[in-house]
Amino acid sequence: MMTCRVLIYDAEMARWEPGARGRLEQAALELFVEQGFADTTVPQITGRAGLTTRTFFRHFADKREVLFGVEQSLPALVAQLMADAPASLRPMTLIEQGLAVVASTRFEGQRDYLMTHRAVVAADASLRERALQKQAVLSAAVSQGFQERGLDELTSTLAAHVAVTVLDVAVDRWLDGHGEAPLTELVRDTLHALRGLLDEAR
Amino acid sequence: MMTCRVLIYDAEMARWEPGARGRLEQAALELFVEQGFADTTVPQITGRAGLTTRTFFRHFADKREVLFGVEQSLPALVAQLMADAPASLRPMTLIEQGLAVVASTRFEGQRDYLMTHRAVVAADASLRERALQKQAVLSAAVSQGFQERGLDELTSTLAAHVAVTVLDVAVDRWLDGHGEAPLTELVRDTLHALRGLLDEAR
DNA sequence: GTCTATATCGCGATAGAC
DNA sequence: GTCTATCGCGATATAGAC
Repeated sequence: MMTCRVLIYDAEMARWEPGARGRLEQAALELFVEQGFADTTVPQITGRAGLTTRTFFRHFADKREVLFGVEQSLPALVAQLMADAPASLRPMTLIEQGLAVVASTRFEGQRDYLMTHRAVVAADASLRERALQKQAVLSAAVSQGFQERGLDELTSTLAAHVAVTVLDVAVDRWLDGHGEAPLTELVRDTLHALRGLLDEAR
Repeated sequence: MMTCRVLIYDAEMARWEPGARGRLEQAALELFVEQGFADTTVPQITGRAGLTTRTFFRHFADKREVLFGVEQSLPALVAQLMADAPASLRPMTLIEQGLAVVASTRFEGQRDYLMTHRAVVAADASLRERALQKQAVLSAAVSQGFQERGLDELTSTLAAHVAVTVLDVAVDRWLDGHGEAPLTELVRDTLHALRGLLDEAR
């Protein structure tokens, strides 16, 4: 197996050069694209980032986590959004408005990165699993947000699933498309389709 | 770390006494309950089942899979159910009837086993992840089933998510309860709650 | 930062079913 | 004989302990 070792930073650099985490994330993503996730070892990643294996595992709990830094911050943002929203908003209205905010602040403008990310994740079963876990964490945050707004547990759980599913499906369609339709529009469409399905009238 | 090595089968037995897979599953579940998933090694499992480590990995792709034999067969059952159902059934009607069949044939009567299983899975992050993956596989099977019935991809995906989510939430409530309400009733309730949520009328 | 456990898997040999 | 399940050995990388 040939190893293409391109140091992002010079080996001479001070060990505590800032941005270790970012350098690891960048090196990892590059290597995963070049060789696939399974065929990339942590020493390869740290080699390219000019760090040690030990440092990698101090920043990330396991090899997969290096790909999910962004998803990590979503639950907190969502909790904030939900706590700040007027108490009078009905659940589905909150979901619609919340998804619009999340779509425009965290997704729009990131389409290229997200497509690369999605391709890498889709190519490896263990990464697909981790992505599902991130969704579940997000869903739990949304559910808790609803419960703190006074909703019962069952409705909160279901509303959270709806919100996360709609976002996920819409993002997928957004990345599949050619960039004509903005994500916020696809979110609205997806939510509308879900309502149509549940309405049973068809 | 003390090792309690209780052979289910005698070491003298012929090497391929039938039921190797089942013995591994049983030994693993027991050990996971006794010591937790992370603190149980594959050699401990195979020791108790009277087999070798290498054999374990020929039956199961990884240590987690030993817990998900049942979930494995659900997608095929669901695909069969969906293919056999009258073409005239509308999606939500099919979901309602399909969930009733699945609930009564694959869940009712298994409450004790499922509670043990759920406790073991809930106690370990990597097992929770794997459980989510099994849900995703089931969801994909449902989605494909709908597409083969002529539904468009978006609606199929959403319908599949609805079906799997409702089943999952209902099973969870069923296991949380004290066994008074049958699962099929909880499935109906959960579906009703989801409709109510989406209806927005509240 | 070093050391180590153990999950995972490739390979070749073998034992019994058919 | 072929086929498949098992065994035994060995190698590597992740991940946690010290």
